[in-house]
Formats: sequence, structure tokens, C-alpha cells
Amino acid sequence: MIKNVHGNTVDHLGEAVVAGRYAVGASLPPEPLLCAELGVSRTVVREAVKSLVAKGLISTGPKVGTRVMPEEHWNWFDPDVVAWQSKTGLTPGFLRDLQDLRRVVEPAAMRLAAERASAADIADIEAAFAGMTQAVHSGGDYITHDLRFHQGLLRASGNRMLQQMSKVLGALLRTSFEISTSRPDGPGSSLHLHRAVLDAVIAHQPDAAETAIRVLIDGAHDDIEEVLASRRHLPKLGKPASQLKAA
Amino acid sequence: MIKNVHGNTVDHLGEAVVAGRYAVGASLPPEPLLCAELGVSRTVVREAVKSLVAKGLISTGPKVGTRVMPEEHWNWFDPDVVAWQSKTGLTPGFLRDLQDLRRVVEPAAMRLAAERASAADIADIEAAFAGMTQAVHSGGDYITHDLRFHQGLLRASGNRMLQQMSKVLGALLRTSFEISTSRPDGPGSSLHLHRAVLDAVIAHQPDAAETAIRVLIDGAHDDIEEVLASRRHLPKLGKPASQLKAA
DNA sequence: AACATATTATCGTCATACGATTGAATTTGT
DNA sequence: ACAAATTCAATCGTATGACGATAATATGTT
Repeated sequence: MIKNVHGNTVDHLGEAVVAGRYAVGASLPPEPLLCAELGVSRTVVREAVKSLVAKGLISTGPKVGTRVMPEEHWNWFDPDVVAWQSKTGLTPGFLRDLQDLRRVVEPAAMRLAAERASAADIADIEAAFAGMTQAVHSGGDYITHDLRFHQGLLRASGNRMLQQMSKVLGALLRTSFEISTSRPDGPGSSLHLHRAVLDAVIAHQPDAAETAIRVLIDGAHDDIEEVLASRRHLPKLGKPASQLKAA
Repeated sequence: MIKNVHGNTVDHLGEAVVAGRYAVGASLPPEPLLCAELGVSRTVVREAVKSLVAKGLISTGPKVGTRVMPEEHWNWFDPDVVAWQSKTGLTPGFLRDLQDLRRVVEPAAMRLAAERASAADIADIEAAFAGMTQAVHSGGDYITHDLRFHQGLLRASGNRMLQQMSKVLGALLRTSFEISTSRPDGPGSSLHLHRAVLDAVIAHQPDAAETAIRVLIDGAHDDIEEVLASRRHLPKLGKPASQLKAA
């Protein structure tokens, strides 16, 4: 998946930082070294560094170098940051944060969606649900449609901030999906739960929508907590960071 | 407030984009023109542009130029983006989004804070509250301490994402403060409401903490809705975008 | 008119040079 | 010997010029 030099460099450095390859507060190699390591010009390295600064991952200064900022300064709602974290492995702590967030945000968002969803919103969500159904029955890409389903619901809330959380929550949904596929019936069992949410939104019933999503969330929550408890000795979940080479 | 050439350029361009100086989908002037306008080198312009791309405000491409992305693509949890929006004027729609968000997030965060606040967290919040008290009695900077108060509470929730919302919510708190100062007693009347929240958190009483913050939020909510309703003819709130010159 | 081709505007990348800042080493004074 | 002022040096910050890559537009051909 080759994009362009800039994008690759940002990804490479961002992933390295998020993966903890450099300790918080420590300095990255000086620009000339990074140029040599990555085989790109200083221009590219500098612009990539500026991108990471814009995402709150690092800070720079003359003589002081490029240092890793503390994690609470990182922009955790940035899709790239979340993607890098997902790629290097979701820590239990991060998963717990995501679950807290989801339990706070999604029920409230479903209420709003039930009140304000437009016809176009509904159509999008219906299409996503159709995709989920088909994926369960005839095989196919379930998770993509699942993400679109939840993303559509968040969008239907009509709130810019709530909508932006779909990218972050997506990381949680993906993990939850991976877990559910490893059990009998897998995602199929939750199809009707999704349908209940959508029906409530279509019927403009905030209470019912909130209740329905709570059932859905609690199920996923239990699944994840179970895995978290059983794998307590393992530090991380998700795809391990493997090939860190680029150039 | 001169910082450095890069920071000024990012601010200038970011503010211009957020202020809607260029229509969504439209192109900014080509790099050479921007260099001339801002009186900086192409290096600076390019790095500034990359920073804005990282925040989701714009996108670039050869021959296509640098175009403004649709608002739902902007990273609304980025402190800079929020600051630029606050500076150019908070639209009623944006304020409503913020209020929705606050009503969803803060009560839940208070519950978590009541369960997990550490001694250090409490000390921070107490210090902020002391600052608020002093500001009311002997005059001083109330809003700064108020922001620290709420930020401390969010931090005490122990959740990375919740904590990051303090910057965004800060824009709402500032507006709410500006409104409350224009009435008798101003912020003084809400001092005991803040105290109630803090006491509940110290006593580890999630229910009480949630109830207390709800009272606080509803008061601010009513104030803002009142202003929004009475100023319906005015498009925006907050400091109007005035000096857009830099260089 | 439809399609293939050439043109061109604009960003993408590279290379080099020098200025600015700041942490650390060095000197100096007491 | 210790502290304060000074010098030094590492690293990022900014400027400039050049050329390659890409894609929208114009041109030409069938």
C-alpha cells in the first residue's frame, strides 16, 4: 500500500512514537539521522514531524531536539493516532477507556438520533444493515458494514463532536468483532440487536433506542472484559507491530 | 504575542479557514501567492499547510491545489481548531453541539471522578476552587480557575478521551462565563454549586456528584439558551474576527 | 462529437546554506 | 572550591533554487 513519501514517513514516525519506541520525554534521533534511516530528504522529515506536532504526539525545539509528549497530550480523537495505536496493539487500559467512552456516548447519541435522524440518514443506516445481514448469511465483510452502521447512527445525532467519535469507537468495534467471531454464531447473534436500535430510531423513540443500544453495548462489554480477564498475563491485544520497516 | 514564524503562519491560515474565508471545497491561493501574502518562505507555508492537513482542515494535491475540507472532517477536538473557532465567533450551532456534548460527558465523568479521584487530583481541584473563591471575593481571574476546576475533574475521571474534552468544553465554559458576568452577582452565585460537586467527589458519592454537576450544567444551559434566543438575529457570538493581518 | 494526446499549473521532493535558540562546557571572579 | 558569567556547540528554524510528479485543461485527431 504505497502512498507517497510524506504519508509513509508520517505513518512510520507516528507508529514508532505511539508504539513507545521512544520513551516519553526522550528525544528522537536528530533530523539528519532520521533522513538517513528513512532514506528521504530533510524536507520530508520536517513536514512529517510538523504533522505529528499538530497531532500532539511530539514537540520540537532548537538544541532540545524532537521529544515525545506525554500520552495525555496526544490527540486521541485523531483517526491516525487511533489507527497507529490499533496497529501496535490495544492495551487493556486503552480498551477500558474506549468502553467507558462508548457507554457514555452511544446511548446519548441514539437518543439524539431518534429525535433528529433524516430520511437520508436512515437510508444510509439501512444500507449498512443490509450489508451486515448479507455478510452473515452469504459470507462477506461484516465489520465494514458494522462500522458504517454505527457511524451512520452517530452522524444521525446531528452533532459534530459525537460524529467524530465514530473513528475512535471504530477501534473498539473492530476488537469486539474479532472476539465475537471466535464464538459460535459470531456476529449473527447480534443482528437482531442492531435491528432493534434502528427500528427505534426510525420510530423516533429515544427511550427505546437508548435501551436497545445499551443491550448491544453490554454484550460487547462482557465479551471484552472476559477476554481481558482471561488474558491478564498478556500485555496487549490486537495486531502486534511487526514490520516496522519502510523506506 | 509573537511566537515564531511557523506558529504565526499556522494560526493565520487556520483561523482564515475556520472563519470561512475560503468556501468549503474551494482552493486556497497557490503556495507562491501565500508566501507573498504572508511574507514568509515557501518552506514555512508548506509546513503550516501540512499542520492544517494533519488537523483535517484542508487537503492538498498537485494541480488541484489546497482545498478546504468539509467541516465534518475537521478535528473538532483539536485545541487549535477550537481556539480558532472561538476567536472567529461561536456560531449558535456550534454552541448547541457543545452543550449536547457537555450534558453527555460531564455527568458521566463526574461519576467516574467520584470513584477514582486520587489525592493529587483532589488537591489540584481544591486549589482551582480556592482561586475561584478568591477571584469572586477580592477580584481576579475567575475564568482561568474555573477552567482548571473543570479540567481537574475531567482528569480525575482517569479516562484519556474524557480528559481531552476539557479543551473543547473550555470554549463553552468561557462563553457561559461571559454571559454570567453580565448579571448581578455573576459567577459568585454558582460558587456553592461547584463546591457541591467537589464535595461529592471527595466523599466518593457518584450519584451526588452527578446530580450536582447537572444543576450546574442546567443553569449554564438556560443562560446560554436565553442569550441564543434573544440574539437570534445575530449570526455569531464571541469575539468577532478582527485583525486578520499578521506578517 | 468522442476520444486520445499534449500542455501546463501546482504541489511534491531534493539539496544546500545560514540564522536562531538553548543546553552544556568553560572560564572567570570571589 | 564554588558560583556566576561567558563561550561553545548541537539542533532545529528559515530561506532559496531546482526539478520531478500529477492531474486538470486544452488541443488535436478520427
